[in-house]
Amino acid sequence: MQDNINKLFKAIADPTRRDIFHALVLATSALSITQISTQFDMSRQGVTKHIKILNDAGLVQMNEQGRNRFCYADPKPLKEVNKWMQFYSQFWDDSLDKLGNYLDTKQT
Amino acid sequence: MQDNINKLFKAIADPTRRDIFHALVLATSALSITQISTQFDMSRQGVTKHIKILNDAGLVQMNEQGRNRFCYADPKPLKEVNKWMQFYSQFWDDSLDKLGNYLDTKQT
DNA sequence: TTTATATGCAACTTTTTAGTTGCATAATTG
DNA sequence: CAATTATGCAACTAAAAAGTTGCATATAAA
Repeated sequence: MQDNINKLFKAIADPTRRDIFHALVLATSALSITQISTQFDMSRQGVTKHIKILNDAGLVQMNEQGRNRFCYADPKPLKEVNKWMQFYSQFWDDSLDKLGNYLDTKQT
Repeated sequence: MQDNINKLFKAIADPTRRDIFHALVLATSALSITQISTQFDMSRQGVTKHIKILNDAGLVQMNEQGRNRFCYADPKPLKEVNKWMQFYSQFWDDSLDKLGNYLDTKQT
């Protein structure tokens, strides 16, 4: 689905989710939901919801072991965001002067 | 403010706003709000609200001329998003095997 | 000057999002 | 087995977001 890119953008739009994702990227081992929760000033269920959204976007993967669900980050989907940005990067690479000229041509 | 990055992520989280931004990047001249509105199946005020959010994020700039407000895209703030992603790119560059090994070390 | 156009502002509705609490259940540990 | 732990599910609240309509106003065109 082309809807995936939407889930991805939504997932990283929230600062708490970016923090959770970052914590998982930095973690030296996969972390259970409870372990993650202790790092955030929020209820476990609140964290669980964020993780579900990250998981739906493909940014967090799970590994069920008994009563634990170990989570780890998977940054690969971010490639899509990167791809989206690449088109626009040609414009921010312009010098300010060049951008100025470009805009001058736009204003009638 | 470090809050700017938040506005930026929020701004690009909405598909309509990404469309508006894209249309402005592609436009050969700055476009008035009414001109932009005609391209979207939405009221002018709806579009205005999106443009305000894009403007707050720095992605759209204005140029008032009489009763018109000509809008044009400014992709430069996206550099910040790019910077945010750069850290994670080291992981998606890993081959699947390498990622696999990395994850193995994570799982008890 | 009259009319038409481009816009802003305010109030409102609907939907989504972020977060909570409470309870049930399955897996572990003592 | 009894107690503890990790979790999911459901219901709920509060706030933010997306979008609407109506009206006022300033500019431009006839």
